Amino acid sequence: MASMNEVAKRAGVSIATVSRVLNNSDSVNEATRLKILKAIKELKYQPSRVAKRLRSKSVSSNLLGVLIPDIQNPFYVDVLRGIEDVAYRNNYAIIMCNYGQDEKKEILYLDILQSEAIDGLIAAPVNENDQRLKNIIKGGLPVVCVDRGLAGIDVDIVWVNNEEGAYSAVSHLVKSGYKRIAYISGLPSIPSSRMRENGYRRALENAGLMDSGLIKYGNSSYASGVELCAELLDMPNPPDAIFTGNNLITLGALETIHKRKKQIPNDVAIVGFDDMFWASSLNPPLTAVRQPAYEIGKRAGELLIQRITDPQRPCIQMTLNAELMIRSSC
Amino acid sequence: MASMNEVAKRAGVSIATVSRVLNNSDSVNEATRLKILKAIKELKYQPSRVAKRLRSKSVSSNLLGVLIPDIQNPFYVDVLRGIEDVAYRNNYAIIMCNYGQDEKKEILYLDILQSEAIDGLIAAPVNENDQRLKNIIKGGLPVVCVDRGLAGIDVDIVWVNNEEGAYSAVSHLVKSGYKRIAYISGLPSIPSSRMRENGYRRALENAGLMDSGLIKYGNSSYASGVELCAELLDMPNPPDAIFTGNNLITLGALETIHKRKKQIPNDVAIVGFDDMFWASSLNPPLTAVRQPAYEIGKRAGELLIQRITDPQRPCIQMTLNAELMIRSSC
DNA sequence: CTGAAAGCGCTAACAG
DNA sequence: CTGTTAGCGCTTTCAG
Repeated sequence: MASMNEVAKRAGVSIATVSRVLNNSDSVNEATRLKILKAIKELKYQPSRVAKRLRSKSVSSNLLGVLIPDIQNPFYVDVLRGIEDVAYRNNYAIIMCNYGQDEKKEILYLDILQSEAIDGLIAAPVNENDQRLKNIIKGGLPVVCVDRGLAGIDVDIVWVNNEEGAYSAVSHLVKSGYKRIAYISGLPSIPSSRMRENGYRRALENAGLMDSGLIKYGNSSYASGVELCAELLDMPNPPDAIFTGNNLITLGALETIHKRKKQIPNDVAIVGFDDMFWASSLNPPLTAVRQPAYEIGKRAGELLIQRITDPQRPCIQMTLNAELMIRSSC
Repeated sequence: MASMNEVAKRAGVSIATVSRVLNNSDSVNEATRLKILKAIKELKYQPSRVAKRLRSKSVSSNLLGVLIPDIQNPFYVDVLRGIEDVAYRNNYAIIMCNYGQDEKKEILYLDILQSEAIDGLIAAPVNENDQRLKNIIKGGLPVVCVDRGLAGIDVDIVWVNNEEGAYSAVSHLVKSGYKRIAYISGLPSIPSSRMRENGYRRALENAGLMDSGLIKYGNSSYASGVELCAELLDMPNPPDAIFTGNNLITLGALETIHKRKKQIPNDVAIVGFDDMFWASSLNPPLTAVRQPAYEIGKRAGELLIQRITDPQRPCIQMTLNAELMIRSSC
């Protein structure tokens, strides 16, 4: 890998001039410019992003960090795609950190990310009190949160209206005549789990159908969906419908329901939070609350790049709408 | 962010000594060691991975590149999880590049990755003649390929026996009595697409059932699954079974079949390459060839770290077994 | 318009 | 056992 020095030598100029044409910062004599360009081509010179990053925190080093809880969740995959598209268009690379809901891992990754001198970070923190992340924000790193906010600190956020989404889903269940509607929650420490529970409660209270015994708390995973759905079906007086708190829980619950040969929606109806692009190929086609995941990622990416450019811009919280996709599981 | 200099100053030693305790390279007097450790703690010092990387290509900078064609494909997500687990355990961070089957994007990402001075790369190249990647390997960067190999160059590879996997799937179809078995292929430029086609052909030729008119070539995407399946069903003499070339194609084909209210497997049977953890919740539960994707990623990660440690180690090609998961779609 | 030189944070000889 | 010093490849004053 040729360095700037070699280019300079070959072109018979100083490295400063090479740097200038590379960043077309100052004006350079056209003839020398051409000479340099020629040398660059001949040497197949590629600038080192590392040296650039080390040299100047002031200039953009073109590296973004993404910190997400669960890469296996299709929702985050779509968010990631959105971020990645924006990053690519702006010549940013992405360091992707998947902490698997594990706080220790999150901390390590946050350290690494800082240590890599990233320009900005898009994160879905473990919980809203994430002290590490708050400190990083206070330290001046541009950060935008997705899907999950942070308490007591001003930060850009992109998420959906979780409560409304849940409310519309559960209301749909109520309107369809279901009486014993259960909720399989994700990790209660995640704000969105609680927001969704609020929507669920509001819908049921309005209908006079609320029964706290029908709420199960899990850890947002496929396994917890499998397990908690089984607990629900094992009740002496099982629910006639289930509202599942996320993607993975839905898939897990489906697994259990099918294993027991229960009919959906006749034996038990189901509506899930989070749509999947193949939801209409599930058995039966799944009614679900669709979060515009790709859009969330895209917006977050745009906000982050804006903030990198202009750190003074006031924080904004962007709430996108979740939409109920009615298919045939309830 | 405190630097080594500040730590040295605070501890009243030289930066060299700080570096020594940090890397416990040379022996350091216990008392000074403690002083330094104290200073590090007080200053919340974090070493800069960037400076380290710039300084010495000889020492590990703890950054791995991952270059994959399609993050939306659950197969690659699982591969990524496997890589990530190994990386995490070895204190490596990952730069994730998703080129979306777009060769231009792949080239840009390859440039960026080199420019970031990564220690090693795990890649699933666009095609087996990927010149850019070959040059990088020749340049001495440790690389291991997953899922797709590279022609005419010695490189570590981890993949499955695609031909055998396809053969077993199609043979199962034959044994079940299907006569007109179609294949929706992914991008023919991808070696695995062709290997799978070979398995398909071999199974059908053995049974005297081969009909080239029943092969459709697409681009490995969900959309191509939707579209090519429709073409197949629109034929005057449509197939009674379909073998789909990957995950996304399967999901797309399912979409089309359901939209047309065809019954699976009565109207048309389907068996897919690539299993998904929720495959038993599909309508109907999908029979599929399961690639051990997580395992592939894990092995690739291990091989890469080995190679970084010992660049002289002879290349190895690791072929894992694909397994037919029989459920009820055929 | 161009070059010299300082320095980003760190490692690795080389002396002492 | 510890300090000095020379860079890694680049940007950025400051002079010419």
